[in-house]
Amino acid sequence: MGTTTAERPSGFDAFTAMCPSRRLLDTIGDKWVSLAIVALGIRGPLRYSELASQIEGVSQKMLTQSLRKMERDGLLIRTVTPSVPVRTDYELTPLGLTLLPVIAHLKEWAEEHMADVDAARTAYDARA
Amino acid sequence: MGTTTAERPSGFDAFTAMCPSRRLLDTIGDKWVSLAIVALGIRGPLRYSELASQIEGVSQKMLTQSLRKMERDGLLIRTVTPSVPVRTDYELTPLGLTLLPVIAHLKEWAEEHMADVDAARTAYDARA
DNA sequence: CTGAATCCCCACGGATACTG
DNA sequence: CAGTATCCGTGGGGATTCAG
Repeated sequence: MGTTTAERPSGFDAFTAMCPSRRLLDTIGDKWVSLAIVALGIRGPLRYSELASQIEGVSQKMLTQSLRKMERDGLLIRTVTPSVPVRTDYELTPLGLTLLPVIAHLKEWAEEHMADVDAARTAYDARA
Repeated sequence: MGTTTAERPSGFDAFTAMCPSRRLLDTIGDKWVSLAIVALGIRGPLRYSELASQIEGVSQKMLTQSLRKMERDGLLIRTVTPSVPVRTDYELTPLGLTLLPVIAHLKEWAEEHMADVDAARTAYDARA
């Protein structure tokens, strides 16, 4: 399928592995990435240690890894101040800022419908 | 619904592990779940084999697993027709349908900004 | 303080074989 | 046709240690 026929009524082409939507989900589907975006979006520029303390439960390894990925994707700017000790600030780029409404939209759906999901789960588990 | 009453200035409380937004991302962050939602949203009810052929690259194990999860979450209805051979149809629930605009919103951002991400990546990798 | 490097576990997910 | 069961490799991700 997919490879030959070009009849996609609604304009969704997400079935091809490398479509943009797929890659976006790969990015914000990352737990720490989305949390970092929200944190930086709310509080503005933050130091590494500030991010670490705000995003509870994140390991140093994963936080650094996520921040590097975001920097590479142009979502944030990393500024190193070569003082002693070193100070590193992270700040969302204009591009990174445009993700806030997207995440807000997700949040909106979640707050509106997640109770239904919970109810469905309870009912489902009760049947089983 | 947040965990407690509003304590986060901008209304984001995603830092608590079990917040609704987090759980939504856990759901649609699943590659096959989102693809199945899109497929069912476009084509309407589909049989198992139809889903399998439309969502290219999915293994039978993962497809079944994802569909079960979605059924449990009340996102789709699974109808088994005990004929020979068996026939199983999957159809989005009204709740599942409400996810389509959300995914569409993701798609919109992706198509609008993913080129910037690619450019940023190229620049970043070139510097390294 | 910020981060790189290492060890290590185990959950995710593919391949295969079997069943109603 | 639509699964379930099993094996198994790979990689995500936590804990720890070292470095600038």
